[in-house]
Formats: sequence, structure tokens, C-alpha cells
Amino acid sequence: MERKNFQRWSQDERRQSLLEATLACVAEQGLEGATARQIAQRADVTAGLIRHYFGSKEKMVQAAYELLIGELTHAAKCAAEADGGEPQAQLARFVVANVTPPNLSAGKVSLWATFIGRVRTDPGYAAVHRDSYREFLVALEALIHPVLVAHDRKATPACCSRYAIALNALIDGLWLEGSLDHGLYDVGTLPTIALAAAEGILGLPADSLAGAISTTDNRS
Amino acid sequence: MERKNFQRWSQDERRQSLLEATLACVAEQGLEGATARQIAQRADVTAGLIRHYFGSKEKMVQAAYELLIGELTHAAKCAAEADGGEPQAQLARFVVANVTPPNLSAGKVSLWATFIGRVRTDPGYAAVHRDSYREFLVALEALIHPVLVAHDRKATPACCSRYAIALNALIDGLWLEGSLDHGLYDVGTLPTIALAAAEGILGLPADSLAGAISTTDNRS
DNA sequence: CTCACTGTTATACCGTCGTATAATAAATAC
DNA sequence: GTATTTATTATACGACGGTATAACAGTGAG
Repeated sequence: MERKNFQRWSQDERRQSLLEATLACVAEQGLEGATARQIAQRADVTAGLIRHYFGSKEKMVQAAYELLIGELTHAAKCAAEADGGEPQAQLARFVVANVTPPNLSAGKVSLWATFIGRVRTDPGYAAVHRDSYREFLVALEALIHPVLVAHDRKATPACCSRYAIALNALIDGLWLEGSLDHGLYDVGTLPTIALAAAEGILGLPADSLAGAISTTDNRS
Repeated sequence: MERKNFQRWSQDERRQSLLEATLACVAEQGLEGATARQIAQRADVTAGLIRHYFGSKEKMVQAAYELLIGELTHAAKCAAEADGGEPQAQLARFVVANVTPPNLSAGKVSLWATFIGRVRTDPGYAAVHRDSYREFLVALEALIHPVLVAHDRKATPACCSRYAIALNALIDGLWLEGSLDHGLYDVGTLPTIALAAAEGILGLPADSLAGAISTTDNRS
């Protein structure tokens, strides 16, 4: 029998490749269908490498979850800080980034949901979720505060915290249903809906967020 | 060997019992950990009954998903229609019902997320999700419309639809993070946050929703 | 009380799971 | 070139998955 020809990759490349294959398999077939053999096949290696690089399949899956969450929050934060601009524009870009591709993605929401299902009973997943959620809230509060002061609005920490919780929920919900793309409405309208709702939640005048980034996306 | 003593139940009771056992197992261990043998043990029967009543394990799991979704939407709708009252009170009760027990539940959100993870690639789950989401949106629109007219606000169908999408996202997000109960804030404040945000999204005066149901929950 | 019906149990089967182990070959050092 | 290292493959093993089948027992009809 012919033994397969192979190439030695760097440890980082191999780990990354395996993690991406893991996410791809979990997204398509859930945690139950993502078997060690399938993941290995997708990464074009044999299943033994999983043990070699991660010790066990379970550890690899958890590492893949951390990778996914990191990518999601990183993309949103980058969009906000992209090019400074006024506070309203930064917050608006942050919101919009979460309801447009690449964050708006059926594959990513499938992954996210699958992992969320394990948060309740698996401490490892719970820790990753809590940390990422906190990071998201903190980022939102930091974006909200300057917007409030720019509008001469009360901006106590408690106040910003409540706004961040509500805004995060709005973003999560729109991202979720939009990504699933059930065809009940046009996902292209999500940025408009999201910004209008965000203005309402924060008690800002109409278009104070949408107007701050309308240069690129003029659609009135 | 002693054969187990058993009792013949009605078909409905047996099916219901198996479906509840399925949900319990999936909530605790995910789809991968919820094996036919474990589910059967939890329902205090042997695994063969799954085939007898549902044909296969997969069909039973899907039926359990439908049961869960039905319970969730039914509970929220009942809370709204509980005792008529003015439109603001009905909408407020609907919102609050989704961010308080029994809908606010770590087990239910775990289940919901686990199943959502399969919506993308499994047509059966996708259909159940789309139908339930549409039902939720329609219910919200029906609750929103009379509130808008009561406040002499524009209430076109398109307008109500956008409001419903945003409000649904807010509710989903708060329900989700609140149920996971990561300890980052007190879930007891969720109704207040939810109602204030809902007022903002709909452009209603402050306390127009919260005030409508403050008789039982006076906390100002 | 007896019998037939069928809900339910017990068991066996085959496939696949995760992973441990040994053989192999690609890369590196000299 | 040769030796050495170790990343990678190939294979085997025990456990467990879903489910098909046959035996059993609770239930109601006569």
C-alpha cells in the first residue's frame, strides 16, 4: 500500500489549519457530526495529528471556539476604530459592522449558537463566553459615553452600562436573525433598522448616528 | 434475569414523556451527548421505544424542537393577552414576559441555541425556526400598531414591520444573555432595561410602557 | 378465566467514535 | 552522503452509537 506523501508544516500553520477545519465541520454538521476523522480529512491530514497538536479532540474544539469569538469581536472593534472621526461615526460603524458581512454570516452564527448551547454546562465554554461578552460590553460603553456627552446628555457609568446592555442585545438579535437569512425580509435594510433603533435606545435625535456615516452609504 | 416491571401508558403520555426527556438531555449535554440510551433511561423506558414511537432518534429530536419553540412563543403570547388592558400594557407585558422566568431560563436558551446551530444546514430545523420567528414578528406588529396610534404616531405597515424587527432583536438579545446568567449584572434589572429600550426604539415618551404595568411592579 | 393484541423489554449487530501505538518519511545537522 | 529527529501516517483496539429483532408482559374483550 502506498503511503501518503506529506509535507511538514510549521506548528502554527498546522494548528491554524486544524482549527479552521474544526470550525468548518462544526458549522456544517454540529458538534455531533464533527468527528475527528472528518476534521482531519478536511485539513488533509490523518486523525492522529489531533492528539499530537492538541492532546484531545475536545481541547481542539474549545480552542476553535476561542478563535471564532476572537475573530468576531476583533472585526467589530476594528471597524469602529477604523478611522477615528467623531464619536457618533465610530459608534455607528461599530453597530453597522455587526449587521453586515463578514460578521453577518450564516456559518458564524451557526458556530456561535452551537457553542452557546454548551455554555451552561461546560465551565470552559462559559469562561470564554463571559470574557467575550464583557469585552463587548466594555467596548460599547466606551463608544456610547462620548456620544452622550456630545449631545449634552446624562452619562453616568450606571447609565452607560444599561445602554450598553440594551444596545448589545439589539446588535446580537439583529446579527442572529439576519445571519440566519430566513428570507422574511431583506437583510440589506438591517443597518438602517439597527441605527434607527440605536438612536431610539440612546434617546438621540433621528439620524444622529445614521447621518454620521452617510458619506459612503448614501441611500436616502 | 428479572425483567423490569412496567406500565402501559397512553400514546400521548409516552410521547410527551420521551420528548421532555429528550429536551432535558440535549439541554445538559448537547446533541452529541444526548444518546438514545440516555434519553430512554431518563424517561424510564428502554431505547427501543424511541423507534416504536418516532421511527428514529433524529425524528424524535426534531419533534422535541418543535415542542420547545411552541412553548416559548405560547408563553409570551399568553402573557400579553392575559387581561386585555390598554395596548401599552399588553406590549409591556409581552416584553417583560420574555426577560423574566419562566421564559428567562438557562436550560431553554441552551436548547434554543443548540437547535439554532442546525438551522443553517438542516431544512427541517430551518422550517421550524422560520415559522416561529414569523409568528413572533406578527405578534409583535399586532401589539405595536395600537400603541403607535394611541400616541398619534405614524403607523404604516412598513413602519410597524421595522419596529417589530428591532424590538424582536432587543428581546432576543436580552433573553439570551440574561438567561445565560454570566453574573456580569443583575438579571432583575432586565425588565426595566427592556422597557426603557423599547420605548426608545418606538419613539414613545419615557415611562409610557413601564408606567402601564407599574401597579404590580412599582419600583420607581 | 382465557386469549389475543401490542406496548415494552432485552439483546444482538454492525458501524463509527476517540485515541493509543508503531512504522515511516520529511527535514535538518554534520 | 549519512545519521538523527520528529512530524506524520497507518493501523488496531475498546467503547459506544443507533436500531433491528425476538421474547415477554400488561391490558382489555369475550
